[in-house]
Amino acid sequence: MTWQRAAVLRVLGGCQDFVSAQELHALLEAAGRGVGLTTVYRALRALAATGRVDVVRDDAGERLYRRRVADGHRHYLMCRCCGRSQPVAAEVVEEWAERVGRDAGFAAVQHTVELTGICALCVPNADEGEPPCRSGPARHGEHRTHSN
Amino acid sequence: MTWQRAAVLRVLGGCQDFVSAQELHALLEAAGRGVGLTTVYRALRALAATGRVDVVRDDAGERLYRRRVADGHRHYLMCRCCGRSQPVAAEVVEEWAERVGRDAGFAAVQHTVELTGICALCVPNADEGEPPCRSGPARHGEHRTHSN
DNA sequence: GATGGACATGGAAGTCGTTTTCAATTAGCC
DNA sequence: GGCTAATTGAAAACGACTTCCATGTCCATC
Ligand SMILES: [Mn+2]
Ligand SMILES: [Mn+2]
Ligand SMILES: [Zn+2]
Ligand SMILES: [Zn+2]
Repeated sequence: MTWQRAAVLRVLGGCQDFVSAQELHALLEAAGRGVGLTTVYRALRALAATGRVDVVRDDAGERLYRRRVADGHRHYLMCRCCGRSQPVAAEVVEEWAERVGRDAGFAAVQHTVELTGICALCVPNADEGEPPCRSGPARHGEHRTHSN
Repeated sequence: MTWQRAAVLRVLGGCQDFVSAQELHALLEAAGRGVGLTTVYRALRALAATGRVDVVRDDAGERLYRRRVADGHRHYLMCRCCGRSQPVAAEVVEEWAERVGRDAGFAAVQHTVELTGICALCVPNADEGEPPCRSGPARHGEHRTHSN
């Protein structure tokens, strides 16, 4: 465990919502702790492999990461407008996935379940024209530039 | 509707499983009907927008397309080894998604649900080491090169 | 049959998240 | 301190996908 990986995990813990690798890299730069982008990707991949972070893909296919609060597998409901996210109870889906896979004679069944919508705070703004997930007004006003 | 789009739709109908845009392009070339890769992408996007094809993303983020047999929204169970896919009943998940979104005060809730596993025909081969979805032995033996 | 405009095509070039490369640095151990 | 294996990170490569734009095709109108 190097100081770079520790920094990645700490900054990730400071975000309560999903962030991209590049956003995380920018946050680390802003915090003074410059960490190479390559290292950020490597750290995130390792953290995802060990289950310490959850990963989703936005509409553009970009991977977004969020620190897993408690142990165990979770699914989330995320606002397409501001990025706010919250874990949801998904036992129903877990059982459904297992049953469907077993009935079809499949082994090692895996599932991907992602919920998105427009949160109560974003509905009035009604900016939901196109924003392919988080490219629109982000964090309730602060447009996330996402330059490169 | 041009002959290019018709060809895309027809070849897509000949595949009973999910195929990528590039695979479809190669199939069209092999069938003598050369269609530009750009046109294939455009046709698939249009077909997806009008609901005539379903779209999933594999582990690598690549989009895979499959002609929708009947009207209405569907979810699929796909073999990570050979690509074989079959629609599954998902009313349970539809209701769950709607309820969870409503309870959280979200509007315009959308969901992504994808099931993958190793099908009965692929289990003996047990080639499930790493193949990040269809990059391994595909179509039961015929390695899909997927060169570029 | 000619004409013009709206739309589709497709090769080439660009975009962009992510991975690979590889020389330099660092962590951990004797 | 010295040694070795792992980690770092800037630069380059990768690859799916999109955008550009010159050319082609359809079709209503004259
Ligand atoms: Mn689950
Ligand atoms: Mn559904
Ligand atoms: Zn919101
Ligand atoms: Zn199979």
